[in-house]
Amino acid sequence: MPSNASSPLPRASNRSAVLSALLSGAEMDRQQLIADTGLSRATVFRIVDDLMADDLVREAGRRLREGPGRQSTSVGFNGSSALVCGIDLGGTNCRVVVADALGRALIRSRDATPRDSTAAELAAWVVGRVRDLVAEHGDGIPLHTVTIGLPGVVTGDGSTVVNSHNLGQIKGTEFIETISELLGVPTVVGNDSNLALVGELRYGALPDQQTAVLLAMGTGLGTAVSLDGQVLVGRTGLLGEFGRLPLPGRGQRLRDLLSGADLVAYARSKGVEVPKAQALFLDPERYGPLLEEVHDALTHLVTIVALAYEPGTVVLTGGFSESFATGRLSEISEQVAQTVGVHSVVRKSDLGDSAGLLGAMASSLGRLYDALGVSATHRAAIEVDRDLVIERLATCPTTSTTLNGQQAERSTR
Amino acid sequence: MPSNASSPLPRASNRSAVLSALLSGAEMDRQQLIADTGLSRATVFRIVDDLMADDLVREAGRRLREGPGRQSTSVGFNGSSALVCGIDLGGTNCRVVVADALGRALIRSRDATPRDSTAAELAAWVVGRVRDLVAEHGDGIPLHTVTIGLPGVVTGDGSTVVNSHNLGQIKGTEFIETISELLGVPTVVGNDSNLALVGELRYGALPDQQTAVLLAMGTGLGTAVSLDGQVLVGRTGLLGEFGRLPLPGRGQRLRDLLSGADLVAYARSKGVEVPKAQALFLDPERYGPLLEEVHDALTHLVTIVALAYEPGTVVLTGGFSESFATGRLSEISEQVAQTVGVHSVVRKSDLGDSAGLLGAMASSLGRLYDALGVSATHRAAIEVDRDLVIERLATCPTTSTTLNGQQAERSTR
DNA sequence: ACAATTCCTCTCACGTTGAGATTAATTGGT
DNA sequence: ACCAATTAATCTCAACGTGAGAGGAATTGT
Repeated sequence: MPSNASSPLPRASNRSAVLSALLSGAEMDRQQLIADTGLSRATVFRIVDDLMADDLVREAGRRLREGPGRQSTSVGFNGSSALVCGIDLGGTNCRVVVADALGRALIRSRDATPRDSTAAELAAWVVGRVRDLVAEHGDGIPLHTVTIGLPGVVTGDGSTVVNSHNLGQIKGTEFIETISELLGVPTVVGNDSNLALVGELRYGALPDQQTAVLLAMGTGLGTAVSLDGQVLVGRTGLLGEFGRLPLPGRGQRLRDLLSGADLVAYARSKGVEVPKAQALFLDPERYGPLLEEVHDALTHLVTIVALAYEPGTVVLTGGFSESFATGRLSEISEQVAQTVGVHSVVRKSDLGDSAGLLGAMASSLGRLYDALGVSATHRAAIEVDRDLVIERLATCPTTSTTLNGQQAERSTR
Repeated sequence: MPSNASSPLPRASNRSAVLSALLSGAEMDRQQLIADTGLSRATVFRIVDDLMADDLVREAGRRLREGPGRQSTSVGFNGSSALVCGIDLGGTNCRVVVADALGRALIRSRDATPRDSTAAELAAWVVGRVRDLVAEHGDGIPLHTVTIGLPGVVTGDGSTVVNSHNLGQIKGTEFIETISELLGVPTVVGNDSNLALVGELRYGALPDQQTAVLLAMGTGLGTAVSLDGQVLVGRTGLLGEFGRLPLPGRGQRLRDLLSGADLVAYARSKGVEVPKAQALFLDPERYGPLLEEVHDALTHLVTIVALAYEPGTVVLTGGFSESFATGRLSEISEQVAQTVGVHSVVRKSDLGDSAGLLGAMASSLGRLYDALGVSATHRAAIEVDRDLVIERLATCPTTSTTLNGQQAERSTR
């Protein structure tokens, strides 16, 4: 069944190896490349020449070395060869980041999502934001691809929105196709929780901890799973959505106790009136029994995901997650280990609400690298400077538009 | 980081492609191979020559073709180039199958497991059974590898038994290493449920339905999960062991209601005395409430695995599973679809208790093919004749020893 | 200025592949 | 029985990418 000639294959593989070493963003010696890739001198020189001819790699400064002999000239990947865009399209806010080919954020924006617009209007608005950002700081570099994270069920190929609670109008393929056509670049969507997990894996503190579960506890309850670095998507995007799980013998589902909106409703049904779910945590004396129910529900959820995936870490994100005491999370972890024998660390996210945006960007980068011919194996081996990426995102210029269309620009910090 | 030269690589890849086509067991034209692999004539002829020099491929009869011109000679993979062995070591019975390199069973055995033996004694006994079978029908063909499926928690690399309820003496690595050394061939162990799922995937009726969950409901409750054809193992082998999951608000775990041994105990705690779990199903009038609890527990379990993995099919195996009415299983499937939106077919196994044995054999075959240099991609593309494999297993000579060492041979059917 | 050292470029042999030419085998017609 | 036609198998050769080594270029220390 597989039908491919194989003579040009090795070349591609070696090129992929060299790119993989350079895409970390570090400038390095050709000698270093020879050592890293295990290829022969001639091959490395030839491939670097090819890459320079394509303007994907540029010579950098001389490498200072003590002792006699000719100095080597470093080469580095040309970050300005392409742009990628990541978008976190939430129910209330929409964040956009445009980064160079090395994942260094150039500019970002944060606006209120015009959630009452039609699909076409929303698409046009998103396109406008992306165009503005690219025009301002793009320096004429071509935009390569866009990834949009949004709350809702998304098919595995990222082409269709099956369902979205907060943004019902984008259901189907119209929204995505419109954006893709207007911008003229491939555009894919992804579930926001899944992309947040991608962000945590790539740029968060999950060091070589490639099997992890993310629980996004905000207005709703989102989940994402990664096994050996691969984020699972399932056929219809429902994989891991344990919020829908009914608690046996009761009328509730898991999310009724673990998402902001549903918990308020549940409290009311118990005769307890609170404006926000977080308020429950501020007065533990008064809401003790209810809080115990919430903790039990979280324990049960962690037990299930621990058995389902054996994750090294369970990461909590979302506004609702911040209410949990760190000590209580350790207790949950301990209890799960005792009950079912799986040891998973339960802790809060360290990327916070940037995880989704970074994940969308990382997803776009992945497709860019794929287009450059970097093999999946080599792509996984790219070591990024996490701190640098986060720092760049925090300090890059930020724009935002008010709802009546006026634009304000400010520089963060 | 990856350091490999790449000049001999394409050759290996092309060889892998040719092998992949031939390992289906079908004899075919070289012309057919050229069409299937997309390689050039010269390459295919050269590779087939190499394989014939290694005696991995042999010429078969002429290919009859109408019309003028020279007739082509078919070639076929030489099944007699190596033997593989699969073992299903259960708490009560031990089944062994020895098959040729094409997965065609040559001989098998079924004996009572000497479960009171020490690890060393049990290892020696297993070695004896394998040696007997190989000596009887092996024709001097070298045995390549052995896979042992057993009830218990096994590490992902198949080298260590972490825990085994029925066969506590084989904990650790001693049992496996002893067998490996005595036989002189690599030996790995696997969880019996996981291997049963491998069997169902490879030889059962899961047509291109590569995402599936297997629930082994016998004395205990075992589970196995495959995502896109890959059976998940997790770090410690606990992945998917939902039998350990406590039912919230109750004292039971899931397996207390879904495994034979535990259900009898649970019934007793409710004041109901039954000798076997199956007895409950024979008198639905009398045990109605208890049966409803069992069905609810199964529904809950299916709901969890549906959300956890989005399987196309949930396969039930084990003696306990046979008690469920097919109609009731459809209801469960329907109910899960309505509750959480995931459509998974729930049905009983069609391989029955042979799934584990076939899975162990398939696992051994996989390692043999790996040793032959077949790439993972090509290995997945091998199309086996499922019916033929099952037929061969059913009709091959079968031996069995009684407990006092006398040997009886009989031919099935 | 010269040697020593290191980086870079150039040349060439090797192995593998695919395309075409050539030979072998088979059929049908005269 | 012989010969064309046709198809399978083999042979020959150029192309390509690679690694190893030779030689040139750049830099430092004496």
